[in-house]
Amino acid sequence: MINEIKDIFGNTLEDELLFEINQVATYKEVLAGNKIIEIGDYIRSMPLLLSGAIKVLREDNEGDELLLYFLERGDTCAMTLTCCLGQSKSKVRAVAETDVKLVMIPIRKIEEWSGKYRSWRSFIFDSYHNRLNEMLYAIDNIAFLKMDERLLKYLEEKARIFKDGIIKNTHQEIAYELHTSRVVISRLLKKLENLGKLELHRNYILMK
DNA sequence: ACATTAATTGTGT
DNA sequence: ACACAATTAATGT
Repeated sequence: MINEIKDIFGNTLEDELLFEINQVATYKEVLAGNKIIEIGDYIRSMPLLLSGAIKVLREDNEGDELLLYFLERGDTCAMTLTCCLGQSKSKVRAVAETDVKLVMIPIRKIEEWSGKYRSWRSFIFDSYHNRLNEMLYAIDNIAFLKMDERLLKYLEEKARIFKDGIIKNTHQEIAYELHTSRVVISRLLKKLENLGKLELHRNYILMK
């Protein structure tokens, strides 16, 4: 495990800290589609993402979902960080988008290492910074972009995550994540296909 | 191989 | 948004 951690965090975190991570962290694999954190869960440990992608969703009071952002290799969940300060329940849901490998770090270590390692402090700080920016980006998308632009961005992001450019979702699933109806997605996808940006198939979309 | 059924996608109002 | 048509995949015989 230490090698995998080193590959990803070796540049940012010092060896001594990597060693400590290796001591206390537990390794975990999650298969695509499985929940990692549910809304209302208490958070006991902080995930570091080694590979794969996690989508982070918000849910409104009627139970409808909205995609906030994706986490990728080297990322951590900012929700956990806020929970570390004033401990509370998670306000988001995290679902494995692809098969995911991660290590879980006990929450109490976050603070301990903050005092001990300069590199850890800046890692936490950067994570916060990045996540806040992602949130603003998500808000901008929702508030200022039309659905067709949101869809295109969503598809581009997914295409990046699945390197082969094949997006294995039904229109209904996409509609859920973008918080709209299936018909709207179908129509917009058709438009994008006519523009030559993608190919539609049953149960998957091929990006070009 | 064919028929039946269910799920997904397309389209008009 | 709704209803329905068309298409495709899955399953059984």
